[in-house]
Amino acid sequence: MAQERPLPSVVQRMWGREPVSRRGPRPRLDLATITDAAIGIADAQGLAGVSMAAVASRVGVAATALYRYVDSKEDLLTAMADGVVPPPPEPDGTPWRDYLARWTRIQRDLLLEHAWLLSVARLVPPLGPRRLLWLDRALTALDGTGLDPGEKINVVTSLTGYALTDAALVHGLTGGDPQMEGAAISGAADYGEVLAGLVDPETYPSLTAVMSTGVLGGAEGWVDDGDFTFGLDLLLDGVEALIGRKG
Amino acid sequence: MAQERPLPSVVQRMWGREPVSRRGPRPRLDLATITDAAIGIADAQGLAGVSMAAVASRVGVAATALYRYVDSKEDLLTAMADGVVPPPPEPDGTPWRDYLARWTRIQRDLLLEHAWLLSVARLVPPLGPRRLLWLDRALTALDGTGLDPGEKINVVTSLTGYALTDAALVHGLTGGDPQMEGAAISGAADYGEVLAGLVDPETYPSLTAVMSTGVLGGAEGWVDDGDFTFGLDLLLDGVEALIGRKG
DNA sequence: ACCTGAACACCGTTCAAGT
DNA sequence: ACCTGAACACCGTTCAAGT
Repeated sequence: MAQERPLPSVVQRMWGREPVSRRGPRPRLDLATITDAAIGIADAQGLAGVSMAAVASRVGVAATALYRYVDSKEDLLTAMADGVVPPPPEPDGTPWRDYLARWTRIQRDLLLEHAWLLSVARLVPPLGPRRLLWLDRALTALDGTGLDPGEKINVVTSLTGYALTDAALVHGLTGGDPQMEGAAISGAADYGEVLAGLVDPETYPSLTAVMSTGVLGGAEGWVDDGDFTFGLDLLLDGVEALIGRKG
Repeated sequence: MAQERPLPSVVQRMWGREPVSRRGPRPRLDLATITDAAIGIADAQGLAGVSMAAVASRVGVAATALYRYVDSKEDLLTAMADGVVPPPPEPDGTPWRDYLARWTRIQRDLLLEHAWLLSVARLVPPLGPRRLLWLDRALTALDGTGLDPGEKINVVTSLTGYALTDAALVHGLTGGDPQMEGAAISGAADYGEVLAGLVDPETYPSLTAVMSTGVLGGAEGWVDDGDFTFGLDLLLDGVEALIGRKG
């Protein structure tokens, strides 16, 4: 029924299971070295700078040598997406709401710091050791809430998604320039002004009404930190209501 | 202060503002024709099949002729992301919660039908006529709830994000095979089994506990429709609580 | 003004050959 | 077993030349 597409071998290597080689010369590289080099390039020049040749030259081998460690460039991107992730904060008995708010915010900030992540398709489901550690700690924070396992998973998934969407939105509005966060859309005009030049009031009545209030404008608009907190609280209120129903 | 990066000219064209040309031969194409051809290829072969040459050959011109209509391939992707979107359902006085639930579900289904959308970076903020129509109707549905404009925008943003995350997750778990939705992860083993082979219980205690309940398994797991509804209700409960506080 | 065709500077990936 | 170097089949984009 299910087609036989085995897990990419890069996943095994992400878990430190490099194959034991008895014959031949010792490997000069490992996956982590390659991944770190690729991440460095992506941080500096974006995903467009990450060619197999560029990564290879950074670690001092020929481009084709990388294929001893990853089956394809897509696998390299998968490994990068796990490799950028730092260890999660430890719950240590923090109230679930405080912990998950912090957990979500750090994830969003990470996405903005490494905006190329927003263009990596295979972020979900998590398969690498670092992303799964984040999942584990979020589940830990929900211990004692009375939620069943399926509910916990759904809560965590929703929060991950919120971090991702918010980061994508902020990135889109600021043009990816970190200096501009909280300011205007890239270019001379801000988002509200741009829309005003495009939208006609009869076809887009509600949007026109909202635009006229200025909330889509620059610094006071969609992008600032208050909006992140607002949407996050919306979600956490939903979770709290669910927990209340259980108790 | 803000760098002068004007709106891409493709945005103007997405709004039907093709330049009026007085001299020279009449254009043989327009942006919509090109966009539709590109969408057809993406639906059939994925984003990898969408090369400028392939799109051009489908509409019967040389690859380089496309640059009369888009400044770059990235602009073409932007136009595609608006072009696939159908008109939204009309609110027509539907209760806000019913309307937004339907609105979010249709968006998620669209993302799964055209999974290549998940790899198009510039989905947000919406700038095209079709995506902005969806935004407008969601705002309309929230009329009479007492929410202020900023709150409405935040609610709608959160719902868009939820649709996107859920679609990305389902796509990731099913390997993009639409037949497999609700079934197992691509490959022989399902997600739960895969994790069981990777994770050690001491480093990932809560994940191990959740895994042992089987909720991460195939059909009953993360992917089925009940989970989508569950997370959506979580969000809508938060919105309802907010509206209640206002009333 | 629109489109073509040649050309440029790249890509990711394969494969046989060296060690 | 690991790495190299040549080679293959592409890319997106430019630019001068045609109409």
